[in-house]
Amino acid sequence: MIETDDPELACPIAPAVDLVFSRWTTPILWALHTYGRQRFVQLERRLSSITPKVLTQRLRQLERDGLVTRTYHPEVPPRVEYEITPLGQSLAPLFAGLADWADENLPKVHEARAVFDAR
Amino acid sequence: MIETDDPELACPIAPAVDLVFSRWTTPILWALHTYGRQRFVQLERRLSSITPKVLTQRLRQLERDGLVTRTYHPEVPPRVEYEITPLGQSLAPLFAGLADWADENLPKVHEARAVFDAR
DNA sequence: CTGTATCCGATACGATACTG
DNA sequence: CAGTATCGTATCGGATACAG
Repeated sequence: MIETDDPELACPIAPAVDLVFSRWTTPILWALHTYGRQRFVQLERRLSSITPKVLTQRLRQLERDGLVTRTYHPEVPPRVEYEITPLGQSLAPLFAGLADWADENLPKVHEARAVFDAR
Repeated sequence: MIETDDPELACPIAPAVDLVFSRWTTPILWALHTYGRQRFVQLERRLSSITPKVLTQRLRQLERDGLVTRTYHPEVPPRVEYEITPLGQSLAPLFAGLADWADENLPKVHEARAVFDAR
């Protein structure tokens, strides 16, 4: 039995989880991965329930983390395009694996909930 | 180009993300997966920064979702043991994949942050 | 169009104390 | 030991309005 004094960080995937699965990041990355390079307003419409403030916050974070690039075109009106990076693309197999897991196991989760709630 | 009116849910992994990567779930599942069946107080000590209230909340949620079982032994003092279910175990390959991704790519993320912050 | 600024409410978390 | 109850707080996200 391994013992540790820093148990929370003893979960080796915690940093990656914080990075990849913080709120709005998967829908944004999914949109960029699926529909390709697109403008701010396109993302805003696709993620219909997001506000511009939050979308900006998340895009900045993703840009800082190297998962997304931001390209500014100094025109009138201004045009900004966001695109997923190779580093962001490298998450695709993970997302696919998660989608497969969900296809196979989400029904079991709902079944478990029904059983649990029936008490 | 596919178009949809429900863009947030157009991210097919969103439900699974909510289920698996909500706060504290990965450290708890990791502890149960790594160290096996254990008591409430053992989990509490391993996740040193968690409070009993939150630990209870998360364990109930995991139990309801079928990822964890709770076994109550009516003794004095009472003894309760938690164990990961086969459904919970089915997440192991996903977690391993995430760990591999982190090993290879977290350094790149930190590098990207350093570059970004240097402006 | 692409954001920023402000305010606000909900939620979630932690601290603490207490019970069976 | 295994929780529950209560309280205070902090953070985050949404709504709205506005600017370059």
